[in-house]
Amino acid sequence: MAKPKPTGDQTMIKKINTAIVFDSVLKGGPLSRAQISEQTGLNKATVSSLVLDLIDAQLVEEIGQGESKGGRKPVMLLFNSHAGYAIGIDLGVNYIRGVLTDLRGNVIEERQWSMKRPDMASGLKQLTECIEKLIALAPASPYGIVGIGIGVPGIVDDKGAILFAPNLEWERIELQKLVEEKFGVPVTIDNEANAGAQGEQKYGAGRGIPHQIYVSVGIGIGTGIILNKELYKGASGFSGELGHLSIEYNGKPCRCGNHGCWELYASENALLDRAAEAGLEGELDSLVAAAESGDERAIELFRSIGSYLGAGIANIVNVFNPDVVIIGNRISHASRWLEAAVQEAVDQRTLSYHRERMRILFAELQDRSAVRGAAYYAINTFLGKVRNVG
Amino acid sequence: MAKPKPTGDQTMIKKINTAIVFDSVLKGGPLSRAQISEQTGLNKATVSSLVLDLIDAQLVEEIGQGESKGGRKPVMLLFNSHAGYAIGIDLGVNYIRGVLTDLRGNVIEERQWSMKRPDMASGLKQLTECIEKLIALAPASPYGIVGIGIGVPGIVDDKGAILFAPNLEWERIELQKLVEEKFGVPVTIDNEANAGAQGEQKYGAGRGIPHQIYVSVGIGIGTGIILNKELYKGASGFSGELGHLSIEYNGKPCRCGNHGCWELYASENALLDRAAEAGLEGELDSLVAAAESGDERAIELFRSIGSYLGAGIANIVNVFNPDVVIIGNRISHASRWLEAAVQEAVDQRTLSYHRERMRILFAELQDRSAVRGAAYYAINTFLGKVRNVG
DNA sequence: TCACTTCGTTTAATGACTAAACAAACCACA
DNA sequence: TGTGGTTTGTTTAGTCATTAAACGAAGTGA
Repeated sequence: MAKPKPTGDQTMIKKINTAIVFDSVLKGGPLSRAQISEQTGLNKATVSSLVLDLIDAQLVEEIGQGESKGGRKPVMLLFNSHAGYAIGIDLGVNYIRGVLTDLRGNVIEERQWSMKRPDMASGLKQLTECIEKLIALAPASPYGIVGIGIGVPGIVDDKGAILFAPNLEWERIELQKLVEEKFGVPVTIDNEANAGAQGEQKYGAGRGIPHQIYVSVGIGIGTGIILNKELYKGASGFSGELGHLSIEYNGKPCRCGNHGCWELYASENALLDRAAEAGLEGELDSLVAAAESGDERAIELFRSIGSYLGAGIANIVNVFNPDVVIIGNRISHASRWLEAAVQEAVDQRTLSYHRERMRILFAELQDRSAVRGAAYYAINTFLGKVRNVG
Repeated sequence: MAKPKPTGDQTMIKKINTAIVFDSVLKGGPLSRAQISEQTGLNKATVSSLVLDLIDAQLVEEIGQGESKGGRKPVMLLFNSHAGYAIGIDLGVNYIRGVLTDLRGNVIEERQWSMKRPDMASGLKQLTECIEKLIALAPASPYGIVGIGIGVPGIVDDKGAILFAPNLEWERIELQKLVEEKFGVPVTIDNEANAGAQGEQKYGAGRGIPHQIYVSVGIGIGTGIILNKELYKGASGFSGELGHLSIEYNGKPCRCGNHGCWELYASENALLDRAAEAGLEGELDSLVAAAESGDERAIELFRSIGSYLGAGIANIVNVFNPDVVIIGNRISHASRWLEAAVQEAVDQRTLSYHRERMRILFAELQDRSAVRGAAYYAINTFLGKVRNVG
């Protein structure tokens, strides 16, 4: 971990160019050496040499000849997405969801377990067991399991320690270190909302969109902020507590100390509380069912929650001026009943400059945004290393 | 403006290393070649060669010998901050303030003019006259005037056109293009709050602090957001309309369409409105004077405004988790009467994780943050070019 | 079959960097 | 005053990644 100051030398050039070649194969599908040379501006000789290294590293494969364009047939190159496998975990309050993916993020296996008493000792034990099961499912490959990503319902510091997870009742636990020591591969821990944002950014509704805000509406409200295609984290390594953005100066007091926090008005909890007040019993899914069957009280309730949701989103839009806002997590099941009210509130409450560009979407991956995002962390860490060693 | 894709080659290495050497001289004060070699990790021979180029370009000077450390005396090198000069303009609603600075941002000359009728034609004429006067004050130098930066009270797009300046009544004017054509040097236009944020980041209270939010409290509230030492601009190139963050769900309607916008409660305008209601006549400065002389009503008024100011800042802190929040522009004259109330509101309303690190400051440059920041834009553009041509 | 393409490799040259040797300048102590 | 040991900055010789150009291999189409 020495950091001997990066200066420009030949090694650096090679790294840079290897990364360029690698990325163009990664994103540009099957390509010939000649095409890579054309696209990147690198000389044919250079490309040949770098491709050779990548083939030696088993990161790129020759998949046979392509169509001739009037001369010798090209040899097509493809990223070897089975050079290794990644594991993504969504650690919920009462469940663990896990996926095994290839290096493109395609899901190879998916499993879900319920978790009864999430006290730390037994929860941790169950977590490692789940990871072991997923590892056992991975096919043989040159790099094996390249990493593990875990999304947790709480605040995480930049060293992957859980600082505060109110609903899980885990606190001050160095999860990254523990799991890394257990499995001997790089582990990334992040907040569930950040993981979800990543998932949607890479594989879901936010694909390729630079500025994206992901709003995870579950028991509370969490947010993942992606600026310039990168997750934004604040000064101390965690931010995005937009659930505690106050929307009411003298509103309900919140355990965070503030008054009128957004999540007191627009979360799943808020929905259920208000449902109980209105004499509607049941969980989110039964309320959706009620709305489906034409229950006016349920429909009105969703509309009201949607308005509050929209008011908070309007604030976010005025602050960040994003390209899209993606509403995710369990609430996305009710998208049909929220959509209009959310859109209306946002339209009323945002500056026209912002409104013109911005779109509101619901999570494409539904409640799988976070697992997929978690797996992506692992993949990204691995590919980042590849790009720097090439 | 061709963009032939940047690949790694020898030219790139040289640029990178030249920039490294240049920056170390820029920031490290007088340095010898040997010291630069030590600090950067570059070979002594390389440093010598690159320094020669920089001396040829008149960007670096040999300023004579330094103290011996037991052997041959070193030749000290210094950034030639008089290789060129920059102009910064703060275009206010009823004034124009301008500075001429050297390449370190030191103010060489400062002028202020009042502006009567800020209609577009005459305002523009006066603006160019002011710039001409400042240019005339610049000493002879190798690069001459390297650029002009202008902060304006309105929304600016990424091409330097003013989209909307409600208080100035200028609209849809391509200011950057006009001024560039007139003077033939690079011109940067930005919002007054962004410029102020830059000014404080480089020369004021926020020196060297990565995540900084600058809150410009004047007629309205504007904000400049600096993340990772860089100004953040949203998707369409302008963001930071935090003045229109709503802090009251069903609050006063705002011309922006939203309800309960922060600036309706915490701006200079809000202060004056409330003062009038309370029977206190006069401007900001006379209210400050009243408070100084012990007028309870004035003191209480500042306290109330401070609370609202703090509530909005708390929201910002929960969102961005910055290292510092800097309160600037005219309101900083009243810092003494606002400070306690602001701090109290922030303490009450932020998550403890954020509060630990974060500090609230008042602008060190007072109402000069924006001019200085504007000049910095020009310097930065110039130095950026230098670093890339080296 | 022949002329013309296209693909990918080989070859020789360029240029930026580095380690090591070197010359110049200086200090300190006898 | 002289001499050994330092420090500074330049010179020299060598390494390595890229590139342009030449080239062989492989294919198309008339």
